[in-house]
Amino acid sequence: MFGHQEDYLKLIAPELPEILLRRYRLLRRICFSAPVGRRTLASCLGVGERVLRREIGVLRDQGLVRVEPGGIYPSSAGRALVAGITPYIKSLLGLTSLEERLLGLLKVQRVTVVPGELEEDEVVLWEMGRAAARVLRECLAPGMVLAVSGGTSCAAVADMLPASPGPEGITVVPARGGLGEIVDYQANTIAARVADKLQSRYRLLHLPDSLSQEAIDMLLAEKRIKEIMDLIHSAEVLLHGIGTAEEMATRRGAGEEERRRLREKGAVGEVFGYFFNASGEVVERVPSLGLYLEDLGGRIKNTIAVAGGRKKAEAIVAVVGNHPRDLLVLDEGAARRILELFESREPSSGRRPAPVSR
Amino acid sequence: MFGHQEDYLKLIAPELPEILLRRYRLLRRICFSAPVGRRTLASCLGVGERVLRREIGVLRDQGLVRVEPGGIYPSSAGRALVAGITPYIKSLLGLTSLEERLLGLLKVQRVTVVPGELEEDEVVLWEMGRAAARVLRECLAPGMVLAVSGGTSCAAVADMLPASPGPEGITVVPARGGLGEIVDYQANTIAARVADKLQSRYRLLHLPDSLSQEAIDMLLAEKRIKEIMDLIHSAEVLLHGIGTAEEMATRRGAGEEERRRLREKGAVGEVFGYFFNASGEVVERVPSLGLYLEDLGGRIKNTIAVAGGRKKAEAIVAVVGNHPRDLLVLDEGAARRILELFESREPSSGRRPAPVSR
DNA sequence: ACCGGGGGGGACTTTTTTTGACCCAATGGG
DNA sequence: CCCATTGGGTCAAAAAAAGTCCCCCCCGGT
Repeated sequence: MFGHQEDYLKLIAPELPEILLRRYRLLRRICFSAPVGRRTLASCLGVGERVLRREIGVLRDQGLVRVEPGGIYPSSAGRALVAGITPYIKSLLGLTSLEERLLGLLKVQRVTVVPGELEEDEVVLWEMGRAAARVLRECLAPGMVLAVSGGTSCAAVADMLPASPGPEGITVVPARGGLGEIVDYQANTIAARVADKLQSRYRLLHLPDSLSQEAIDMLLAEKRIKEIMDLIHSAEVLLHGIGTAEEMATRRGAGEEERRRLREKGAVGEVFGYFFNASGEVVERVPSLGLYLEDLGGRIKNTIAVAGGRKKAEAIVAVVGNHPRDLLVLDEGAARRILELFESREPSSGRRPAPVSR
Repeated sequence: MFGHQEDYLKLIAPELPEILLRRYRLLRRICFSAPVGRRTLASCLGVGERVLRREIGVLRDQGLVRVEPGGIYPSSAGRALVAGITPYIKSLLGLTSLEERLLGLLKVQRVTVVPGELEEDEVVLWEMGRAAARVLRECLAPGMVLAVSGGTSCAAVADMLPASPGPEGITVVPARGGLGEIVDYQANTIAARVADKLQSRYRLLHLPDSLSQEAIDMLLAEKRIKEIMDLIHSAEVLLHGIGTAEEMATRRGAGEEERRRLREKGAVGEVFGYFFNASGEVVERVPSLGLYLEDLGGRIKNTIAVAGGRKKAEAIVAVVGNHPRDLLVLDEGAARRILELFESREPSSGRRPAPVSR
């Protein structure tokens, strides 16, 4: 009954989405990167300076932003608006119904689609992080162990997580050992930052991610390592990003030969060391210490997957789904692309579409 | 929680109400008086022909209207839209909160405010009629007697009442004998039309409205008259318009002397022969056959008052209110004016403001 | 059969708004 | 102290909107 209000609006005022979206994106951007200047904003949003000036004028007159020498700041009303109007924007863009369709297609517990396209607008990443952070907080209960993986998406979650105490006795651990990457995007770093925000304990796994089996066995014999491993395996909530197979292979420094093998096996998606083909089967595994896929069936109550960008669509479909424990947070671009994948393959809505070459 | 959505919209897109209202009024107009031409519409809505043309273009592109040689017709989607979006428009214009404030000020059971100003746009009358018709239908129960008065407002209710059977055994009667007016606006005529729409019985009172006491006594002795009178007195629902004292006095052909007396007594409102001062007291009564004010306290379950136009505001306040049985349907113009009356008199929100000279 | 009034659509000019491209003084961080 | 960046101002070009016609058509009454 109430979902039709937006349709009515779009019918009688078809220019509304354009106005609304433009202004919403602008205000959102201001909120995220204040103080910010006109020219910066204009180049970010891809509009002329003069146009932006008019828009800013409107927002200023409405008391949504303060314009000062030094830049443009959001007012408290502006911040409140951007938070409060998001569900509205979502339903106006059809994201609410998009969420429902994905819920049915992927058969997960919950889907959150964030407006925008991550590859075009970095703000979308933060917004995704904020959405995932909200979901994460809802999952936490006293005494739980939370495992987090690395990547920019998870880093964004840590960034956007409000700094207010979580439930009692939370312990945050990395899902796996560190990748040889920028420290900000390592699981360890993110675990620590999440724990900091939640004001909870954390334990780290200061180890390289990719190891030989002997090294692993040896390390497992260590008492301190064993302790942390037990902690990791007792995790009840898992927060992880999703990588495309190629990108992750490259990032791990895989050689040409290894990448060719992955391609031949049809790997499209990756989650903490596991490579999945389009049918959701594991085709390769980077040996390391940390959470194993098998553990997901056990204690894990919820896995929160965060990913965005059209190019991640296939990876997302490969990795997530068919698990009522899965909570998926993604951006509009990936969401629409996933829908395309399903539609182009099987109009009869079976899960697991084969990969589509782009 | 949800009432803030419109405020958000107005904040971030302050030009929205203008666009929306213009288009809503246009579409509503088309619905009510199709087929209709550009020029007619333009003069009605007070906009240039060219702008109207653009608006029509938008509505056409949205599939809300059909544009044919012969005029502009609403599509079924257009009709559905105009009906479905009305509550939205109301809350956007603040009419929903206006209704709540009037509810508190007048202490009636229910208030329905229709967007627009009756004196400027005749469509508002019809829309008011439609709203009142809906209220009326909700009041009816099997076997009830419904009394209706005369006037343009009640005539509009009869017009807009959908022609679908009402509850079983409804009987429609005029609240009073006929006024010496245009037949379309007489209580008898309206009673018959309402009954026709509801597919129910009706009984009429073919008598002049203003009579001497002897004549009344004589008529009451008549068996057939007595029957109808009993029926009228057993009415459980009453639908009536509200007149300003001056207008009604003039319409009844009162002389200068009589009108001066009414003025001196402070009469501002009129309902089927009773004149009320601003405090809601009866100051004059036109002797006639039909419903007496005293009857209202008895069997009457609901009285539906319909009135519109800024000039009716004082009359409405004088006549209606302080009765939990009262259902009020009015237009935006009258509603806002009533609020002004209360505010200008007693900020402490006591009922019954003294009359304000205009 | 035949007007004639009101219907939509097209075309043209005028006006207003929008937009792009500057420059300027001020401010704040390095 | 300096330089980069800020918001504000201005002005001309461009585009969009709006006002004003005229034309043709259809329908209905004569």
